[in-house]
Amino acid sequence: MTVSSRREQTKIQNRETILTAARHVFAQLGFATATVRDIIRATPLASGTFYNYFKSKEEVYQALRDEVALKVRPRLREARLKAATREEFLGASFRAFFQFVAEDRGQTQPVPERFRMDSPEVLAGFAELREDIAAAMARGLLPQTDVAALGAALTGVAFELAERVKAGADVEATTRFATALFLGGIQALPPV
Amino acid sequence: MTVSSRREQTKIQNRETILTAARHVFAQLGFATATVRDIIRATPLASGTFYNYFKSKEEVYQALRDEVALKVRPRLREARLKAATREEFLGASFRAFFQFVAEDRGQTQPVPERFRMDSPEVLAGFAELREDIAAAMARGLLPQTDVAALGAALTGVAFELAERVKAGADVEATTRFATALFLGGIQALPPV
Amino acid sequence: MTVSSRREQTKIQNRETILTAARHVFAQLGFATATVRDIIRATPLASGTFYNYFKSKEEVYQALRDEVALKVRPRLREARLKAATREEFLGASFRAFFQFVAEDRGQTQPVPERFRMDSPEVLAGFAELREDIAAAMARGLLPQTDVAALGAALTGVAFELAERVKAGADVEATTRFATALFLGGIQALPPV
Amino acid sequence: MTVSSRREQTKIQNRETILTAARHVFAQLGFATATVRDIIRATPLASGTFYNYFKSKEEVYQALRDEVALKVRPRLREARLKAATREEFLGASFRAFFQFVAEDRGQTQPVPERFRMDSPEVLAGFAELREDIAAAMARGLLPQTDVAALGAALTGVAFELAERVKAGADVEATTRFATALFLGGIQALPPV
DNA sequence: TATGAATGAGGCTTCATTCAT
DNA sequence: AATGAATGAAGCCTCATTCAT
Repeated sequence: MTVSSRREQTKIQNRETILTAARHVFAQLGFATATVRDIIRATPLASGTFYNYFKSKEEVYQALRDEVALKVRPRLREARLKAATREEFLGASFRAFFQFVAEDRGQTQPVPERFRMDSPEVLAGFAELREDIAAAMARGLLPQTDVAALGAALTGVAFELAERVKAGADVEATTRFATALFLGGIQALPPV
Repeated sequence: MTVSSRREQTKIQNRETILTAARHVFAQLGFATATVRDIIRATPLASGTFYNYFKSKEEVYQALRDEVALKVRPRLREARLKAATREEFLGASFRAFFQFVAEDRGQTQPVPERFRMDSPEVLAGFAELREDIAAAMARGLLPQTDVAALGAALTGVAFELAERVKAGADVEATTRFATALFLGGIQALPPV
Repeated sequence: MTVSSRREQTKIQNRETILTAARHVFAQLGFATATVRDIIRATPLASGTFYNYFKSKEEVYQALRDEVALKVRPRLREARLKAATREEFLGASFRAFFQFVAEDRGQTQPVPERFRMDSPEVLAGFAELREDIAAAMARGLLPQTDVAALGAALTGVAFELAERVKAGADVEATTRFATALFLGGIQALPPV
Repeated sequence: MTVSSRREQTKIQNRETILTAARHVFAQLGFATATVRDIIRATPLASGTFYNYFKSKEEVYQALRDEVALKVRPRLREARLKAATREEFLGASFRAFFQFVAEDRGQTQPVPERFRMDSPEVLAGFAELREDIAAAMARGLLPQTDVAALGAALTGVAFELAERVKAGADVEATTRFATALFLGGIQALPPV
């Protein structure tokens, strides 16, 4: 192992240390309230070191969002591409998303404020969704309609129900609910 | 006009001055970034005066949300109560909401960050929605299903499509889209 | 009763209201921490009204000290003037002082900080003590010694033992202790 | 001199700079009136730097008191422990105290307000006095009497006469005066 | 590269005081 | 004379960031 590769190791480790600390700090204080100092304090590193890795807390936040997006996006994409039926397209997508949220559950404990900052990586995820919708329409899996509006509707339902999943709702039941809604409207929703 | 009413006038005016300034500041900087000082600076008033009216920027924000909620809630409630059919229940609600958003359009210009702080007034609005859904189920207007989940789905779609309305989307088309989705699912969505 | 005398009444009452409030506030917060606002808040009066009576919290404090000094000084003076023996001179003085402190006990609850601001009235009290000491020396009641130093010693012992009286020590025992000390030194102090 | 010691130097120096500035500020304005800003302004340092060393003006004050107490306490203790006679016990103690005050003279110029904040270090000094008194009683050096009361009396006389020393009174004369008082009461006081 | 003390801008808030009513 | 909202100076303190070591 060369000297430089050891340095590389430390660098990667420090970066990870900061990100992990930030995850906890954001979870506890919320993004708005958290400060760079809070993150540094949650770290064994010196304040100056932080700035070798990130320029601001926004940058850290983006890195975290990107990390998340990079984890979910492939899952979602895969679910959507493999789908042979409309039900699969929707069901697998919702399931993948809610499952991810459930795994994360507890880590990011809910803060009174709901906040969403759309980093490029996240926006790319939304774009990807629209692409896949368009592709599915082309394949005849979805009816021809306003792609962006449909994307927005899916996103809205997904995020809002995700809050319920975070609060403990069952992944499968929530998936069934969302899928049924998009397949057949209110009428098709599972009776209580 | 009595002597005392002159003073009262000023007080009401100052409060309004602060709220208006805050509306602009929040719109431009986002809630997280904005500071009490920013609000004060956007005002001809002295710094101390701010604190005669509000204890913090959170309190101003709540006042703004409440103002909004107080304006929309009656409209939504009326729309839902007057509804004789399922289509009316959904359509009138969405229309009322999107119309309100369209009116507000330009005032609260969109910020990269999406932020939601749930003041009591706002939470009451959501509770009201769930009540009305339950009532509509009892009347047979809506099928028996998970009230909270349905409420969340409606809310999610409404807020997400509202972003599109803010960005210029047509109120009627958006209303038709959302209504069709809830009435018959994807299948029923209007073709492009 | 004429209109003007009614006004006079109110004025005296308001002044008293402020002084009483100040007494409580100083007792609870200590002089340094207390603010004019605190005093006003402890009053049914408006902030502007305060300034019709006092220019600052210092002025209120002085008024209180003076009130106190005006109550104790005559007692002390009388005790000292009536004294026929050295023992009486000392004993009656200490007793008068400790009794006064004991009466006040509980009202002015102790604050961590010990603070003494010498208003003219208080300083006059000290001067009076020195005068009386000089007179007593002339009368042969006290031996010829440094008047100011003796005054200081008496004052020091009186104030320091007063703290103990405030904390619950017995007035008579404390009086005996102080008197014995000045009459015969350590040797004469009461055995435990 | 190592690299790290240079930094250490600066830190010690800065701390001292702040303490010195505080000493002057407290002397000029009194503790109650002085503000953290006043102290900072009396310093070439930045405002934030102050807070790297002390959390509040109270903390600075304690540090000053402690510095003083740490300087006087050993002197006083030694004087009391070495005492072979009652006269030595008293005389040496008073002398040590008044000498210290005289050395300090001019630095801490007297303020109208007399203020005492009892830090742990100072309280420990008083406790030490009581211990030594008790020990001296055991040794037969002092008569058996109320230890705390005697301690208070000594303290009272010492502090009150110290004011006179600060104002220029002679250390030896003041020591003789105080010692004589405690040895034999008023009667034993030196004639003028 | 890592460190961590120094910096000073700038946030928050309270306060004493004024003054129109 | 009483009121109480408005004022803005000034206190407090934290923060992001720099930079010498």
